[in-house]
Amino acid sequence: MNQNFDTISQKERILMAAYDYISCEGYANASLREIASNAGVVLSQLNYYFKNKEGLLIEVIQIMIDKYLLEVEERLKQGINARERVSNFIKYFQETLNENPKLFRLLYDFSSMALWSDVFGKQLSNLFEKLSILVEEYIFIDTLENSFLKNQSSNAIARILFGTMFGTAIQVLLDSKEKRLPESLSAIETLF
Amino acid sequence: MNQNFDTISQKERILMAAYDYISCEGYANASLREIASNAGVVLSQLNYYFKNKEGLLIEVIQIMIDKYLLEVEERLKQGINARERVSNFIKYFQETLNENPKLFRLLYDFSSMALWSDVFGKQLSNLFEKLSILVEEYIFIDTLENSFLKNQSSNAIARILFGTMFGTAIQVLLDSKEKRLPESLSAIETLF
DNA sequence: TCCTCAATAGGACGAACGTCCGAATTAAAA
DNA sequence: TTTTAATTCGGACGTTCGTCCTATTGAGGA
Repeated sequence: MNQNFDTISQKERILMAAYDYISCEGYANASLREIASNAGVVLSQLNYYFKNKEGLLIEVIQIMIDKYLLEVEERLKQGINARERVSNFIKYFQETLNENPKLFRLLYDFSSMALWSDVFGKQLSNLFEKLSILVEEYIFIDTLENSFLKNQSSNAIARILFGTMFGTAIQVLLDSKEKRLPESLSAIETLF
Repeated sequence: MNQNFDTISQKERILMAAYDYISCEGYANASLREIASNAGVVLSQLNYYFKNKEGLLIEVIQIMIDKYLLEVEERLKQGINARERVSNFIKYFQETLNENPKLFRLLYDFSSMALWSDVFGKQLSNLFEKLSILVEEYIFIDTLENSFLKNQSSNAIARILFGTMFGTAIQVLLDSKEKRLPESLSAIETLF
């Protein structure tokens, strides 16, 4: 009835295996059988815990989103002024792209699915919204008076800044010759 | 033997139907039967002309890429100086996002597939490369002396500029409340 | 007119998948 | 110890899909 340690570890093993497999092979190429096998669990357990494939993905993505937001906020907190926080924000993406590209791959894969599914779409908009609000609060509120961008909505600027990270990162993932591209992102800091 | 008008129209009908269906429903949700049906063609014709589903997608994407590059270059040609060309470049994305969002959806869908497939990956890197070279040639060559970005590779800047469009656009597609976000992109013009 | 080959058509095939069900097992509650 | 419910397990089901095969049609060249 209550979730003992084995149960928790069982469900979490499935989630971790799903995360690993999907972020390595893509959701479309990930079968429940393969995920179950990697988790050391029988196929029907996936339906028992998550009802169906969509339900499993929703939980996997939610974990990614929560982790993502937490890490970003932690970085934003550091830095004593807006410019330093922008710098930290950009550094976070540079480092993640380098050390944990699986996170980005999962995000891109999920983004394309979000275009065709209401459920996934709302989940991803929610991430984008929270992310932009974070950036807005920690960086762009009342700090744009002396900037080129003073006439723009601070939330719009936050979204565009994140969009720049997002759109640049996929070019790096797709082309190994562009490994040095993330460094150039630092040039953006000087704009604020 | 030779391609008469009926043949051309047959193959092109398939391509157009595939483009429409994939950009509306997504590649993963598009079955060859449905595409054939929409094209007014029998299923086996798709294998006859394109060998398999991957072959069909490759041709559809190549058409999109060629059209894309042509339109971008046409826009870049207009404008008498670098700043005007940046402005035109951004305007192109604003208009396309508004008038032809199917193009963006197809691009995002294809991007996620490119992450898991070598063939698609090379096709998309090629688009990104040509796009960045276009922007570089028309805008950033020898025009960065007076800019904040003078120490950066002009190709890197071109890629980041496009990345900004790319990453901003998906936020608009996913959230209908962000319809006014593209306007804010114009603020970027002032940075160069 | 006959021949040749590209084009069209319909259907069958097997594989892979998500889902579902009923039985067996476990462990906590009574 | 008995009971109850949650968990684990193995397997089957039906569907959908991409692919392939063969026959038929139609038009241009010899």
